[in-house]
Amino acid sequence: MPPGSLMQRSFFERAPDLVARDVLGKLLVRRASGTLLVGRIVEVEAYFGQDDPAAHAAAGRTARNAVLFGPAGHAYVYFVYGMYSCLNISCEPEGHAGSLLVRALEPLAGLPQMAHARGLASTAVPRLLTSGPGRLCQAFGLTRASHNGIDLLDDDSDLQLRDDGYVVPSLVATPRIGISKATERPLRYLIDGNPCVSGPKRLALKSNS
DNA sequence: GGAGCGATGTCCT
DNA sequence: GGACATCGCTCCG
Repeated sequence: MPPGSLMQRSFFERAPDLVARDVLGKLLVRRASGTLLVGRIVEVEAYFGQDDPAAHAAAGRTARNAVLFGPAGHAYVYFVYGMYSCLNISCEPEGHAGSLLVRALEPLAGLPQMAHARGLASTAVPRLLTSGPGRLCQAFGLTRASHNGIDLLDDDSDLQLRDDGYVVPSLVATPRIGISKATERPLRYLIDGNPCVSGPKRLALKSNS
């Protein structure tokens, strides 16, 4: 049985920076071939639509980014740098293109399977499994072909967002990572002090939860 | 522990 | 043809 309860669509039908703050601490759950993979979201970035030059939706709707313009709570998985997948969660009502890039998870269940998927020994430290957008997709076996466009808020889905009631003690906001445009706004959110976040953990504007 | 860099596919101009 | 929401390896201090 997957932990917690399935999240509500209305939670994601809001501005991405607001959803990003609130989605920290929630669970990403994958049920595949008898195994259960669970990770807690510890780091996300918010992306807007046309007014955000760094967003995939900045230039309008294309075949690639169509999911971003669809209903909230769906997975936008894309392939980048010829090697890695990245997972986004669509936000805002249908027709509006906000999203969250899931940058890091704290692995909670299925660690041996994640290690295997990452090509690591089953004794590898948990932080190496899912700390980074490419890493977590590899650990969970997510690709554009298999998961782009699926509903993360459906009981029958292979991949789901769930809430187990965990309360985030303290969160931090920093500039977004790995982009060259619109780098000034603090739209990267992370759980303060969590060892599984990727990249810099400080340099922060502290925020209250 | 930090900077530099190569690998590699897909999309859009 | 160039850019790209990355990662892991090298080299240097």
